[in-house]
Amino acid sequence: MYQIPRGTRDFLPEQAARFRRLEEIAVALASQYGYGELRTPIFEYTELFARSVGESTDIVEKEMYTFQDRGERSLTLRPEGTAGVVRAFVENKLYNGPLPAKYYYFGPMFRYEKPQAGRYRQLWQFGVELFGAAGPRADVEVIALGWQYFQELGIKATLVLNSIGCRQCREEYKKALVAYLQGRKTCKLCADRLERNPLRVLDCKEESCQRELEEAPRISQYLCPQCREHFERVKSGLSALSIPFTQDDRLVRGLDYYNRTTFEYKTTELGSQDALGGGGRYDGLVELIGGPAVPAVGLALGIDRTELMDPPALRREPRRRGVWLVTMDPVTDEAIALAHPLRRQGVYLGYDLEGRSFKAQFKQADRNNCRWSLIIGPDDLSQGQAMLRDMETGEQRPLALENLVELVSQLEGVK
RNA sequence: GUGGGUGUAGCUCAGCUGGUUAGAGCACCAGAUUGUGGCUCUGGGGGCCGGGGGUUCGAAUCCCUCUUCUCGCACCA
Repeated sequence: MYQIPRGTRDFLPEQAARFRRLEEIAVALASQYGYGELRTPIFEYTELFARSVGESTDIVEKEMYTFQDRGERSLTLRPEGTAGVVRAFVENKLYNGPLPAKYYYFGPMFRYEKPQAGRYRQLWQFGVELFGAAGPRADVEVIALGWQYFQELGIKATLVLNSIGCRQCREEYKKALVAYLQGRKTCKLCADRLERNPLRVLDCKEESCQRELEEAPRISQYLCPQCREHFERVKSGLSALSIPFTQDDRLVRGLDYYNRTTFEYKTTELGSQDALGGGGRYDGLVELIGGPAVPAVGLALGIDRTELMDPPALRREPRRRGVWLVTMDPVTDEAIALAHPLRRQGVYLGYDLEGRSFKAQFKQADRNNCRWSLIIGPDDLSQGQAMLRDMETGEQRPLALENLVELVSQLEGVK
């Protein structure tokens, strides 16, 4: 028997509907904030992710689905959404349009990781990217959008905030960090990171490295005056909007392109998978990808985990709706022909396709949660009428065949 | 990256120390009710007991091995 690939899943109708709702709410919210949809390919040239996400990140080092196509180009299934959006922004020269420019996306991402609850190899993200605004108000707007999403869904999330500074102050910090870590025992990978990208040591998974880091210098102590000012204004901006947050100067996040503001939405309800979403500012990335120096800030929210939180906004009471046609040979085709026009009126109409007994047909009506059963059997036809049965009360009454479609389509609960 | 658990019907699981044709509940289909759902009763279909190898007269059960799914920790969405 064929099996679904590890870390992927089928969405059966009920869960697919929940996901669709999560997407609708996200799209409505993004539109309301002035973001337009930007769809990019599911795969890009590998080089794009290596450059933008960062060569020495976990994602690029060990989590990418990379393959060669028949033209021997190296392609990679997108592990995150920002790189593709930035590529499209640059390639389509969108920086020549009015700025700031705002885009959102919703779709699957791919990471080769060990699956567990709330962690998948094909995962869904909703993200927004805001280009061309360098000031802290842009950071605040993006953070507020994500915050509102969880609020609307009724999910309890907390916001964690940090600033990792700009290129200049990070250089200072790097030096201090390297000086501190030199001579201390780190894992093999971190010894290498220490040379290539010392900041990555901060979120090393090895316990020994984490222990060594407890006393390490903190980035917050090395922010330059401009970065410090920016950070302060982001914080006061959030406070002005009554968005609560905590500060955590260990929050560096797993991608290289961030600078200044980084943030994460967290939960305590999913165990180890506590990050519902996150983002930050990435001022140098557009330039790195070949565009002009356009500042940017964005976020990405994990939809799988959001759904796992069982958002109250998704809970709906099942209600009976629609009409089930009950009929019998030899008049089955005639009855279907009479009822079928209801579908053109937007009515939910169902009927048995296998010539089952009356009893079985009523059972199907019930199981399909129909509000009404419309009975058009040989006896009814010969009397020029149909019978209408209310599946909630069991009451039944005759209906004239002449204006059947009109009568039925005006009943309550048929759509 | 690391540590556990698990695999028997579509689903949830039972099957004690190896012993005939492998069971239950739910679900499905049918009948009781030859034109009436939700309740009840009766019957029915459906299993290479995850794969391979071994021990044995005999393996779902014991041993080895591969594998699947899943959960925790770390990190991330």
